Order: sequence, then C-alpha cells, then structure tokens
Amino acid sequence: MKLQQLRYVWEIANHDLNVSATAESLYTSQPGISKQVRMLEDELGVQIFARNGKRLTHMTAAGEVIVEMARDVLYDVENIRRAAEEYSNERRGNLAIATTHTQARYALPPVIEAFRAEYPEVALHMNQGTPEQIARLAETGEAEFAIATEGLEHFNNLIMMPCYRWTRTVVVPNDHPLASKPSITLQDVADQPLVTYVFGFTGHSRLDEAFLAAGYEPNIVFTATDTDVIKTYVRLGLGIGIIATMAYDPEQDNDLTAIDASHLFRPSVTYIGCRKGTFMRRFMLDFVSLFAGHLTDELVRAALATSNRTRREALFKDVELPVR
Amino acid sequence: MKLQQLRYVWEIANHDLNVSATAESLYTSQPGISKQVRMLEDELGVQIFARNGKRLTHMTAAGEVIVEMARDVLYDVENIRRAAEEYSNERRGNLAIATTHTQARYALPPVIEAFRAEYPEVALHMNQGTPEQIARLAETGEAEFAIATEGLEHFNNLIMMPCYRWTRTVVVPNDHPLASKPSITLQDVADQPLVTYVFGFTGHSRLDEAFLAAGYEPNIVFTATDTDVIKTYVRLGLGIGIIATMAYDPEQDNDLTAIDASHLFRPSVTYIGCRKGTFMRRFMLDFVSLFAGHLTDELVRAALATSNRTRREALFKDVELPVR
DNA sequence: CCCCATTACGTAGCACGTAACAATG
DNA sequence: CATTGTTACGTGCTACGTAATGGGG
Repeated sequence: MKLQQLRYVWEIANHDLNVSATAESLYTSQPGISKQVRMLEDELGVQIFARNGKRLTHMTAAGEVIVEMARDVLYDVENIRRAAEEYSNERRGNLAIATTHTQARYALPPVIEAFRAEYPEVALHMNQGTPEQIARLAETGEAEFAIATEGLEHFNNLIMMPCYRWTRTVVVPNDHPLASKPSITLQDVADQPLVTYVFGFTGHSRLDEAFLAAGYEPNIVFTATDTDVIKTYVRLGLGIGIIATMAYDPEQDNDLTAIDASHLFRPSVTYIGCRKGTFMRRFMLDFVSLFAGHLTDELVRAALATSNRTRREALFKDVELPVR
Repeated sequence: MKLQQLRYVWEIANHDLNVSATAESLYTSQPGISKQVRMLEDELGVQIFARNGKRLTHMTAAGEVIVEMARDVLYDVENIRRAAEEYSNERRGNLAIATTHTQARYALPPVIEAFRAEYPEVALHMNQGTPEQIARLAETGEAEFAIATEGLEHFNNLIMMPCYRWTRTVVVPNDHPLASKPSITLQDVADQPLVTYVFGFTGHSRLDEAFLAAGYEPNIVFTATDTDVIKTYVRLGLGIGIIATMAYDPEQDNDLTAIDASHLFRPSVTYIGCRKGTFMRRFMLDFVSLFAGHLTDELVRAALATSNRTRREALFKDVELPVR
C-alpha cells in the first residue's frame, strides 16, 4: 500500500469517478492512476470501484469505507507536514482563509494587519466565496479557516467556534424620510423596498425570521453578497439598505444615514471553523485569538478535542461574545 | 513522504532509538532504514532524532509529535487492510487475543468453541501474559483484544468494556477442618496460610482490600498466576486456596472442597479491550458478544466512538453484568 | 576495540509516461 | 465517433542490500 495509491483513490472519488479528469487535476497520466488503483485493489483483495465494462460506475461498499479511511490517512499526513513546518520554523508558513465578502472587507482587515505585523513571514491567502464554497474549502484543507455567519452548520467535519455577535443597521440616503425619524420600527422597514444580502449570506435568514414572526411581507427589491454593492444601490434610491452595523463607515458613508436596527432583528453570530483533527500551528492559534480574543489556546484545543457537536457547543455556553 | 518512512520512524522510536535492532526486527538492512529516515527528515525540513556523533540519542520535540502522528497513520493503514479483508471475505481472517491464564483456561473455552463453530475460517491466536504484556499487545495491535481483570486501566489507548463480574471461592482439601464448616468468615481465612494469585493478577487486589479493611494481616505463603498451580499446592497442604469461583470444577476437583467466599471479597470485573480506533470486523463484534452477551454491536460501536473515558464508562453504567 | 550510524555503490524493481487498444453510449 | 479505461512497453528513478568508512564510549 502506498500513500499515492490512497491519494489516487481519494481523488477519483472526488472527481465523479472520472479517472481522466483526476489524472489531469493531479498533473499525471491516466494509465498511471488506473494501474495504481488496480494494484491497490489487488493488494487489498477487494474492488474499490465497480466497473461497467471500462467505465467506473460507482463505488463498492468496501470502497466507501476504504475511501473514508484513505482520507483519514491523507489528512494525518498533511498534519505531519504541517507539524514539521511548525518545528522547522514556527514563524513561517501558509495560512489560507476562506470567508465571505463582509468578513473580508469589514471584520478581518485589522486582524490581518495585526497578524502580518506579528508574522511577516506567513503567507496569507484569502479565498472569497459562498458559505458552501467556504465550507468546502475548509473541509478539503484548501483553507485552514472558514469564517462566516451562515451555512457552515451542516458540515460535521468542521469545528465551528463563535467569534462575535453583530447587529444590523438600516442605511438610507440622507434625504430619505426615515433619516429624520428618531427611531425605527419593523413596520417602517417592511413598508419600504429593501436592499440587503443574498439568501444564505451574512445572516439573511434573521431578516426573514423577524418579518415572518411579525406577519409582514417584506419587499426585497435587490440582494447582493457584498455590502458595497448594497450601499451603491441604496444611493441610487432603489430602496433602503439593511446591512451589518460594522459595515457602515461614518466617514466614507456620510452621504448615507445609519439607523440602528439592532432591536428589530436577532443578532447574528459569526463563526470561525477549521477541519476536525487539524494540527494547530502556533500562528494559527494566534490568528484565532486575534480575531476573537475569548478563543484562547485552551478553548480552541478543547473544541478540537471534542468530537461531539453539542458537547462542543457547550464549551462556548458561558463565553461572553463581543458585539459589533 | 512514504508509508515505510513513517513505519521506520515509528519502529525506531519503539526500539530505544537503536536503528540496527530496528532493522533486524523488520528483516531489512540498517543502512536502508538510516537512509529513509534521513530522507524523511530532509523532506520535512526537521530533525526527528537528535544525533550525538553517529548515535541517535533522543527524539526532538518535533520528532515526538511526528512519531505520534506517524502512528496514527500506520494504524489507519492497518484498519484499511482489515476493512478490505472484511469485505473480501467476511468469514475469513485473523483474531489474536491476549489474555491471562485464568481467562484462557476457564472463561474462554466455551466462547472459543462457539466462535470456531461459527467462523471456522478465522485463525485464532491466543497470547498469554501478564496484564502489562496483554495491554501492550493490544496497544501495538499485535492482538485485537485484551481480556483481563486487572492492570488495563492505565492504558488510555485501550477501550475497555466490562464483561462479567466474578466472585471467589475458597478451596481446601476434603479433610481440612474448614471443609466441614457450613459457612466461612474472613477471620477463618485470615487464620490460615493462603495460596492465591500473584499481585496484579486476577483480582488479587480485592483480597488485599478486604483484609486491610478488616484489619487482618493475611499469611500468603504462595502465589501463582495460574489456578491449576494454586490447586496443586492446596492439594499438597501448603495452605487454603482462594480462587475464582469459575475455576473450581466439581468433577475434576472432587478431592477439593469449595467454600463460597463471595460475601468476603468484593466481586471483580473482567474486561475486554481493544485499541482505540480499531476497525471492527463482523466476526470481532460477534466474538465480543459471544463472550459478553450484553455487549451488542451498538454498544461496542458507541464505546469505540467515545473518546472520553469517564463518558465511556457511563455507557456501561446501567448494564447488568452476569455473575460467575 | 566494539558497537553503531553513515557513506558509497550496484542492482532489481517499480512508478510513470507514451502509445496502442477496447469498450461503451 | 467520441470518450474513457486498460494493456503494452520502455525508461529513469529509487529503495534496498552489500561493503566500506567513521565516530563514540
């Protein structure tokens, strides 16, 4: 049994059982992979892939189990590499972060800045995408961390840790009728055309929740994944914006009026997650606590060591999350 | 990185950092291992073993971590093999059991018999030793199961599951004064020279516990790991025997009188254990439930999936153990 | 001087690439 | 006929064994 054979099998399983595509993605030849898979199957005495004629049609029951285990091996191997890197030079390395636009644009800059000052030799990679893409990147190890507010809860292989709680702000052009009101109600909001985040992004579901509970039918005229885009369309008069409070910049956005809406919608929580079993380098732990001060080394380690999700969540029960 | 490199590193760590001895035990050449270790260290960019001149003196901090991880990989690889074997022929395979004489001689025979009838193609290997040896065999994977009453509790990598509770019997020659007494007291026992199990074996500590609590100083004249040896010396008049109740055979031992002593000493519990993360083959699960009917597939799987020991013990809290 | 790890070197095996072939839809 | 996996075959790399070298206790 060779590590490459395990890698090949794992990759084929992740390329819809298409060996040619797998070969291409691994920059190697297709017959080479075919051969190695065969040899592994021979050695193990069991088919991993079922073949119809010459095509791989599906995975056998044994294959399912073996591929899972192969993944475990490959992840462990990756952890060995990472551990070795840590000991060879604990200040150098790579850190890939998968996150949404809102985090990358508003929450992360000061963190990244502080991190870069502390670890100038760590190469940072920022990967932006939908919550699903983010989760996938973290799951496959292409990114060490996933940071998002929604959509990560269904991935059992990710260890999610709460970072901060955030509220919403309504933004309107300065000459908008709502701009002069001292305070705002859900009714006020529901009466206006709305511009906000796309469903599945940045706590959109909390809006639905609030409107539904109050029996309002909101008129959402435009959604975006990106707060800057939302503001742009608010400026154009398309409607009023509902954005994360932290995304309002009093200086840059002085043509918009911010109206606190924290009482209208339940606050959302932003999480940072990494794959279960990840070897945590020193700088990774430091990054986490730069981002969320309450996530101490011990707490992170405890979370990583707790396989049961509800028990893991209990670890964070008494943590006071900052509000932004 | 190659699997063999990981294996070499792991084996060296388990051979007191003696590469020559490691090579011998793996039936390969010493320079070959040396070279591969070097190459792994080069690839990882970190020393695993610290060298003084040409000798490996100790492991580096990185080495400690890497060797641990290498072990994880090797165990996973072993599990892949086992899983493949399971699917290629679920009725054939190997089953190695490490246990003490008492279990092998008195508790296991009917289990083995039933197991052999069910799985004639599974090769059984019985490995007898001290509790420490047993635990080690299970930990290294040389045996799938460890079965013993004592001494396994300190091994964190073993998943221990309770099988049955057993009591003690005093055996005396038929013409011994105690043989005619209707019932026996701790005082009676403490007054006699005793022949029983060696310390650390088969529940010896429960004897100490009872005598200590009552303030008696027992006169132990002879200890053995082996009930047959104990009986032999009881027959010779060396003293009275204290043995596991199941070890008294009314027919074969009709020259000895058995006196129930279950009220004198706290019952002991015999456990079956396997290494954490072991892939459980069908026949392994069946073996466990043949030995201890209450250990159902689900319960065993739950125990294997529970990493925390106290939580694991809670799984068995409500189980009614048979008494023998 | 013995023990043990490293270096040197030759060889056999094997992983991988190219090219031809076969099977499926 | 296009796509895809398998077979055939050649080659370069490398793991491993033997033998020689060197360093400590």
